[in-house]
Amino acid sequence: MQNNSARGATLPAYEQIKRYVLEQIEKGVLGPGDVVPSETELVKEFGVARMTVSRALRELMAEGVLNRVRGSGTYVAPRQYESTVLQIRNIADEIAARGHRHTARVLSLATSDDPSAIAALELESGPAFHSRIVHNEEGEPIQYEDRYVNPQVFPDYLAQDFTLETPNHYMVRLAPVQRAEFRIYAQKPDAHVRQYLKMEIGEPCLLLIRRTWVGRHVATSVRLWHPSSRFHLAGTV
Amino acid sequence: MQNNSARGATLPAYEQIKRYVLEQIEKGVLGPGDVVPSETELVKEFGVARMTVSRALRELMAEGVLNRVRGSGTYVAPRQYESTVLQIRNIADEIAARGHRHTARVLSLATSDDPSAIAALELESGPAFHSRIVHNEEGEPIQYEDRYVNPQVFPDYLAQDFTLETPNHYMVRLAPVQRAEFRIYAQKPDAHVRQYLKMEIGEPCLLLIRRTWVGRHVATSVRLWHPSSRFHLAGTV
DNA sequence: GAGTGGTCTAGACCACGGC
DNA sequence: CCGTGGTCTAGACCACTCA
Repeated sequence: MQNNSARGATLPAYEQIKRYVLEQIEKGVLGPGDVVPSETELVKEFGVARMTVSRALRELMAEGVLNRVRGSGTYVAPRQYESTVLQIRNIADEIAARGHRHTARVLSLATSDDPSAIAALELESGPAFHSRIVHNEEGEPIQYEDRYVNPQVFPDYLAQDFTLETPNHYMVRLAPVQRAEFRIYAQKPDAHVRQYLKMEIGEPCLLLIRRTWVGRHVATSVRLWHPSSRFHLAGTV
Repeated sequence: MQNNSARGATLPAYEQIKRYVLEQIEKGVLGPGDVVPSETELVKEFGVARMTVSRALRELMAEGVLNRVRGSGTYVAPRQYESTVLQIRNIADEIAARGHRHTARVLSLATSDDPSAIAALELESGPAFHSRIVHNEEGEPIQYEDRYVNPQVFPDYLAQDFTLETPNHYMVRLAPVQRAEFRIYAQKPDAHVRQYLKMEIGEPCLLLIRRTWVGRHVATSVRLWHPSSRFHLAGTV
């Protein structure tokens, strides 16, 4: 294993091994059910003690990324689609945490004079910024994001490339979210959303509506539609 | 540390140390913010290697039970207050908070040998207790509660009258919930649930699945079905 | 500077799976 | 039987906190 260099903190060896395995999964070198190199093999490959490899793989199992069977081997866990409600969430990070690839398709990015949106943002006058983005996990759509943004809080919103960074990540990076309000519904999607999410007719959506505050201003108001067959919310308290 | 005895599997040392610390918290010997004995002290007390103690405490930190600060010490994490999503736990209180009248109809209250329920409760053998209750707000059904209960934790569960007190209220009254895990789905109800909730065909349900822990035991595992037209989850963060 | 946690090593014994 | 993961030891060096 590489030693720590002069300056610039190096990650712990077990963390590097975790990332290595996650990378293999992200790249598609390892898929669900595939055998992950054994502890002995990783010990040789990384030149570390077995305890170190063991910790890396054990933590990945605790995170649901791997399954380990004594006497048999270590395997990539089947895909699980789930998400936590309580955190202010970034869908891209969640997908990455599962070792999957996130892609986004920007349907629109423009100003909007929708009065209900301007009211939701508690603006005195319009326009508001508006974006519609479909987020994919491994190419499969799992979120339709319909977002209104307060121009006073994020004046450069329209100039961003949201295929590279999610709106959520962009906003959290610029301004700390102080408060959020959410509602969760089970709802049938309209034809527009249903098509973009590639859903069967009759399949319900899990709809998460959220407003977040930065200081005294409503920073953003968003409707997140998720196909029920491929997505659920989860968490612990 | 005790060695493994002749027969009857003994828990790993790190697991015993975890349980020891959890017991101290359950008994109230250790409260939020209190200093947990240092690794060195636990090494002496249990007669194990420091790595073993380290693993026990690290895992408890990952589970949110402890906070560890390098150079300072290990502390009991502050009490995690029930989130909005968990707060629905008592449907009767929610209804009362809206100034409405709550009524309940007990469909069944009995033992059950359902293997998946026994597994969800992490019981070694059955039976489990099982109840099915419909909750009404102003006479309209808004929740179908399908609940399995651990008899070891609530031995008198079957003797209760759940038209007077909700199962949740009963259980919280007897034992403090320490941890909960939940999942939220949008799902089409089966015919049985749909009829009891008086729903239109095609209308989706908001389904909340939750397991709660009392001490080390899974106390209850519940599926809560809500008609999307009359119910949603909400909260602030 | 003493004490804390974070990481790591190079061994070890064991239980289990599959051949 | 061999290879797998699960656990454990008895050291070690380090970064950090706090008095």
